[in-house]
Amino acid sequence: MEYKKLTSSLHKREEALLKFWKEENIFQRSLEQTQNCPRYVFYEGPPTANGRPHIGHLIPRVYKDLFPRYKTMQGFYVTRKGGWDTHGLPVELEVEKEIGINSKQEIETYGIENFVNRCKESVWRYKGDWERMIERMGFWIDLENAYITCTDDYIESVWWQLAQMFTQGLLYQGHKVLPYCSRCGTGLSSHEVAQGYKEVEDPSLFLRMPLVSDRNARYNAELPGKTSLLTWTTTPWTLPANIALAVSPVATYAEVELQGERLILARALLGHALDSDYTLIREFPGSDLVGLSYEPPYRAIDAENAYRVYAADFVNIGEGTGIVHAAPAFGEDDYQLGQRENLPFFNPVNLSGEFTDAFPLCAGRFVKQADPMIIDDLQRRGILYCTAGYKHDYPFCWRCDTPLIYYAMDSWYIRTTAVKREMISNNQRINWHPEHIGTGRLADFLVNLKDWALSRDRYWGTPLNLWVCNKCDRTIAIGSRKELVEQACDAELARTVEFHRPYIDAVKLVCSQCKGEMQRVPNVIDAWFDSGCMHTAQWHYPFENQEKFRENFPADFICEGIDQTRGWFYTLLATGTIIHGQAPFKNCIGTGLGLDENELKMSKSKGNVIDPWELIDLYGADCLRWYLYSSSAPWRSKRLVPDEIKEPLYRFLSTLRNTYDFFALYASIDSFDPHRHQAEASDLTSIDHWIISRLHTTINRVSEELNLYHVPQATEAMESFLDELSNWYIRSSRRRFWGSEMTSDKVAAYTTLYQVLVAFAQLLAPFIPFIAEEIYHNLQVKQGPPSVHLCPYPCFNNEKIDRVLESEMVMARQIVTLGHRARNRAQIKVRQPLSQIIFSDDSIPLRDEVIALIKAELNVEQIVLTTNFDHYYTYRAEPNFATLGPRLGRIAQQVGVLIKTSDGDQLRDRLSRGPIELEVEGAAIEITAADVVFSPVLPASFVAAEENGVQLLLDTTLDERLVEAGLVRELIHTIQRMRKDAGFEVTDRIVIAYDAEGMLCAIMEKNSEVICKEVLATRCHANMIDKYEYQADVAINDHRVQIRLSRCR
RNA sequence: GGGUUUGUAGCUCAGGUGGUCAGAGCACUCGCCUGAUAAGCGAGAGGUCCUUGGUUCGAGUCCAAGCAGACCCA
Repeated sequence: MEYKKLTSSLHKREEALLKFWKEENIFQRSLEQTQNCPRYVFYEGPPTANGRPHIGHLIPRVYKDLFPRYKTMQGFYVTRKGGWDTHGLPVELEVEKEIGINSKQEIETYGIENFVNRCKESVWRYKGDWERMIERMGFWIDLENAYITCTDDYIESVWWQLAQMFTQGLLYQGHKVLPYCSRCGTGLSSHEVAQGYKEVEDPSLFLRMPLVSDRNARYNAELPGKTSLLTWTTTPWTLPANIALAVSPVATYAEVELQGERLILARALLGHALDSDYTLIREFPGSDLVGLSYEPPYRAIDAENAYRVYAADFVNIGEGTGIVHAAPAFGEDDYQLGQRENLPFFNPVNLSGEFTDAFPLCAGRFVKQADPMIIDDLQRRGILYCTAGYKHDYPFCWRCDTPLIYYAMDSWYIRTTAVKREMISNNQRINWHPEHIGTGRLADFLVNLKDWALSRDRYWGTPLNLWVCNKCDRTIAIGSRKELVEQACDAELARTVEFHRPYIDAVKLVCSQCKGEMQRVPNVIDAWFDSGCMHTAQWHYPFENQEKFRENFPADFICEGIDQTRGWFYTLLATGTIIHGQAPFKNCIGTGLGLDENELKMSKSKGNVIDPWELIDLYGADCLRWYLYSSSAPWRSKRLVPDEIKEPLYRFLSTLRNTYDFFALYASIDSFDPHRHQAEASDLTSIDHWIISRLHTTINRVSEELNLYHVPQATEAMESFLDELSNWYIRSSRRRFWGSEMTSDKVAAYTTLYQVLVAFAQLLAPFIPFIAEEIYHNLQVKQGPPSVHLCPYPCFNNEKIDRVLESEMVMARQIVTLGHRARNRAQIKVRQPLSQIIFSDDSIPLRDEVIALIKAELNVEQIVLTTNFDHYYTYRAEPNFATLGPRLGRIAQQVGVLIKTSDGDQLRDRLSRGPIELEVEGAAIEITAADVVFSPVLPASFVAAEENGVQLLLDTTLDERLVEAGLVRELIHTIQRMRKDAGFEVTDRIVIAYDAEGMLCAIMEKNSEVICKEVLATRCHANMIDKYEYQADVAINDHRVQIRLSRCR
């Protein structure tokens, strides 16, 4: 049998396998063969195909591919229905750009039908790019049967869900202050606003609002007209709509005099707001100010309760002046204050964000552009006290980048606050990775939950399915086409109408109450609702696929960027809770973002985005995948630098390749056939059992970690295993593959390595599907499925695990490490055989085969395990004058000399049996063990190495026999090297001729048989041959030798 | 401004409940080994474990404040 080496070009490999998978329908077959198995449900978070796929999409997708593959191999049926998100503002914006328009009026002029048709085309602009990237990365997902949010079927399901909500009283119309994009002409939901915060510097204004009178207030201005409330704002354009001022009733305020005027502001902010010295006149609580009238910067309304000071708890005395300007048309707090105090409502800004004639100074100007004019005007009129720059985060429209304004308007809401408790409890049942998504960020959001602003005053979206009677104002929700047809004035139209605007707008209904005509509300809905409904709408449930829906709800697993917490994760949770009473997913991974090399978020505006194709082209899909899996936890943000990403190429993938190639090289030479050459169990050596044990330990670990969604831990286990396979198992087993006979030991080695490689390829398959597949193919597993991805995932077998053997091997590797260290210290190379090593840990008895392994690896003849190192050390005796001195006085010195010069070992031995007597100046002196300090001395022939409390001694004594053996080994090494340099094949037989100096010549002659066997030579003789293919003059341990090689024919 | 999160060698990251925890891999230098290997082995260099306080006999490890990055929310 011939085993192909792995394709060296990773592009060729990956492309060839993509072709194979496609031609053989491997993905479909993996689904077919599991269709009667238990379900593992995966939901695809739909991307929008009107934007190019970027690296940020790659990160979640590697996990979205890993777990379904893993579970499929484990014998679950994992449908992977793709999905496309198609509606919404982003699409409309693209189209507006394309046709060169920039407002809703222009869209109306262009024609809604034309516009919507352009949107439909635009939706698929980059579909091809997406499909190419998904395919090239080896992501298996069913794009042919993907759900598409803009089909009538999908919309019908969405309508059904909205109708459910309407029936439950959870859909209502409200007048609220919403973040509003004046360019797009629509309000935004809180999760959309969240996408667009940016730090900006706005003008911050301190303004004088002179007190007009002291009626109704406790506070009495001594100098009305000359005493002003100092107020603060960062949105000058809202000042024309000022209706009131708000103060904190509990904070302390102060009146101060400076430069001839009097100002009132929060005491805590005096230092912050005033730039010159002031005199404190008095202090009082904010409640004293309530009811005071003041002169507003622009007086627009004539009402008794306008332009007065009110108490409010939202007043922040951490910044500004503690006196807040309130414009009920432009701020949520302000609006609430207006409602509570029944203040007049004044809005001088139209829906395009421009001032109307109600504020002539800036009529026709966009509010943000009116700021400078207003500031100038205030300055001129002496109202402006001072200005400063103010840096803060301000929301911008997440798609068109227009600054949002808070604007009071009509909108439809989902009363999510009504199911808050259920959502909180459903959230707690979700297994979040990382946990803090659920307990931190989303939990906070749920605690402060607001109703979902659902409607959009736009064109391309799921139309809001509410019809209002022109006569009696009755509102109904239509939950299906059937209902639409039944209640339509024109049933035929209703039967065929496309559910999009403008077509659906033409469908009028008959009011069942008053027989009046019902007209649909003009809105479409938040596109987040579309994707949030996918758990149900992807199946066109409840109109079709009841069975499929039941089987696939809820999802076991979803995964998207962590920024989706309040996006898709939230919308799924909300719709799932309302419609089905539970969260639609059980496990969720939120992935971190891709950062650039300076750890900044990749974004188009910064120009620091990396094109995913750049990385795929450089390193291939396997490498990119392994990098993402192994570098850190999924939720950590990833610094994406090409140089870092290539690391697995060398560290892991090339080791894998070489490991397989080693097998392929020798198995081909020997025509190893796993079916013909079956090893008997008894032929397996300890190291075979060991690597199989390690394989099963690894299989166990990988499954355990994956079941907990711990990806880097799983890859780490496989990396360690590969290291042991390559650098310990194969390295120590190489000789077994070299012999020319097919011995039973060789069969055992092949069988073991073969089995391990097959299982390892299967273990790796969900992670790096390409190289795993090629290894599997090249191993030619007969009786196996045609693809590694159709194999069952390796199952760990406890019987294959031998913990004792594994710990013996851990110890063996430690001994080898220490042995190398000692050799290094002794400066004796490994090729020089040595007689023995002594190791200080005998807690684990090592079996002979393991001992043999250590011997071979360290090239020593004997290994001694003992805790008793005494007889390897000699001991030097030193007098302990601390005891001798006080006792002996003057003669202590002489005793000391005696002790020092005595044989330490003997002295130690005698003292260990009891006190001894010494004779000094004719007197007998008694010496005890306490009088002598023995320090161990290692004989010069030993070298020690130690680590973690264990020690190893290397005996470096060389005798003639060892020197000779060393020379033979050097000779073999030299000839092997020559073979390689000469470019001979490993199977070539050779003839050796040499010319060596006396001693070396004798040694070669004496050992010619051994040498021949090791280097595959048929003859080795001292007569120089004239015909040779390769020659070298070398010095071996200072002996000169000339060697000539030629191959046998 | 608030919440969440991260901050350990040049880079990527490990370091339950505080007591040899200052580590691994890559990169770098030197030596060794080599019938698979862009490999392997050994040694070396490289860090005030973000800063400052505190708790403690003892703190990357707990607490507080601050700094910096990220995410989310105002």
